[in-house]
Amino acid sequence: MERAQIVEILEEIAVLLELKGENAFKIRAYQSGARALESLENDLDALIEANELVKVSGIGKALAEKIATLRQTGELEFYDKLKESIPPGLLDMLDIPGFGPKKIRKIHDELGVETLDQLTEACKDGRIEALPGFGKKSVENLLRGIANREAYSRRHLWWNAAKVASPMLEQIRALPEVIRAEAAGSLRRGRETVGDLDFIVASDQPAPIMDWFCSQDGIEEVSAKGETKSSIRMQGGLQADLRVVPDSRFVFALHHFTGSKDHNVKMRQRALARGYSLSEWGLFDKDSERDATAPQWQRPLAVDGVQTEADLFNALELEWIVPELREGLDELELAEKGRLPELIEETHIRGSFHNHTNASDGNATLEEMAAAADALGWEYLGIADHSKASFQANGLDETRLLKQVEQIRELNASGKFKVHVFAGCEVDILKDGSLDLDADVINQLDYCVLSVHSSMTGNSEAAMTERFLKALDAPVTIPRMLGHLSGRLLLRREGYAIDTRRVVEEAARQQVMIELNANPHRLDMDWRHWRAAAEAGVLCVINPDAHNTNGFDYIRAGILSARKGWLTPDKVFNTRSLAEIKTVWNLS
DNA sequence: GCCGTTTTCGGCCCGACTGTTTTCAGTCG
Repeated sequence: MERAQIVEILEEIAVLLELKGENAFKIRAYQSGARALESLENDLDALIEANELVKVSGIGKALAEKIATLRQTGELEFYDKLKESIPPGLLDMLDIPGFGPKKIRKIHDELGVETLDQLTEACKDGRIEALPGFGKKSVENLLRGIANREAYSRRHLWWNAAKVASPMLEQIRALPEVIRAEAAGSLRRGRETVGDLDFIVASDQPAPIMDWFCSQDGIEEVSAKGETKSSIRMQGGLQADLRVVPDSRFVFALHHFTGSKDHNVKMRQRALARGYSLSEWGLFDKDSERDATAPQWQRPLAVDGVQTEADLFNALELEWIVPELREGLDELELAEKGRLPELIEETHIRGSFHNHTNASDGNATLEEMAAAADALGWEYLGIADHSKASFQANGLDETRLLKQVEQIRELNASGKFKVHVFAGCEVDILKDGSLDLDADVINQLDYCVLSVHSSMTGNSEAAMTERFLKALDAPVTIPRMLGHLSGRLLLRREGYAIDTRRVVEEAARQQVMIELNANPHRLDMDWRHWRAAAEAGVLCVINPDAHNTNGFDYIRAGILSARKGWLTPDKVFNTRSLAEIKTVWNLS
């Protein structure tokens, strides 16, 4: 069984155990075990073989056995039995905000409610309201939650969430009572999808800020409004949380709500080991008495002068860890040694290689794309329109492609634009692993991007992997890049099953670059694979896959993913100057 | 179920807000 599937099963076990009312720490163990497996950088089969899975932090004897069984047999009796014991409708109920495992169990045990329909029924006929611990409000919230369950539980592309968050943050900062404000959460960490928005604000006058926040245009519902925290639900289902704290506590709150959960747990453990206790309200002496009647922000801090997150990390003898790296991997260990990488930044990018024109399915001309690249100050622009097999995308056959190459050469010679245009093509990898253009045609280009656009479903992992390996065996002599390796479309379509490790190894061996497709729907190859890939010697190329001149903006999303993948500028090809590239590509 | 510079048991990060209570459980992050 695929590793990603095993991760899903472990996560599902955690949910099922919750519904069973199991020990909360046992549930957490399954959740953190799932994350440990997900971010594992070694070869899973080798670890199982050597009995070394238990050495992975977060995976103990019981989980190691279950993971090995799933990997080798694809089945797990423990999981099957657990699943059988819980009506599937109860899992759906977890998507209802404010309705958790304990309440679900209660209505199940007391009323025999097993499905969302039965739950609606029980709300309407008064049986829920009659239960102890439930009331009128509960029923209202339940009915609204059921009606909007899908929209409320949906995650959102980072790109779309950022588009909502940026103007909101600007408006918050413009409020007179606000000293400073930041967006936190998975948005700040640059995750590919975002569950909700988190804003952290420093101010001594929270009330007017809360009032403004909860009365903005486009709000569907105010789900919480308190002294330090408010939550709103916006049209479309996106939730936004606002937290207002005194300026002296701002960085603690910002750090805490930036997360991730795993990173925070490690930070707190580190604090405890140094005699401190860390929370969103500050860094305190572990043994200091907490006056339960006084607000948290009045509790004296253990360390003075913590004004920035860097100060907070320093107080725990760590160098500053950028938000993108706070995923609870080994960032603390490296920060302790001062060995965190200098990550790539947007300003390092000098061009890109996977872009379309209206010759295939783009909607800007070659010249319009070149002009837009010029305006960005890029030194080079690679055009890689679709090849003929991508019929639906008006892919180019040999004749049209070679004509486009000529056009590009002429454009460069004309000196009309400052940007140098490289002639490429996004060549289809066909079902049998062959390329849909002859190698002697491809070899007339400056470079090519090899991508899968067809027969994506119904193939085994082995077959898909072979398909890529065979494509790499074609007698192509020009520089190559593998395009959007998994074929995933975030929140819409899973990537196909593929042995990424093997493809990465082969790409490294043949010096083939792998693309980080920066389209916010793709962000493919996934950031979780980049650290190992770069260590294996694979060069990354961050490509916007632009289909119009606005598409170049996607680079921003790609940079974030690259940073999450620990990539430094030297590991990313399109940080190089035009002169360097011409040299390594033997172009005059 | 995991983990260990107080190790094989007994901890496990910590606090805000809501709704239904009259002191707190449940949920969420």
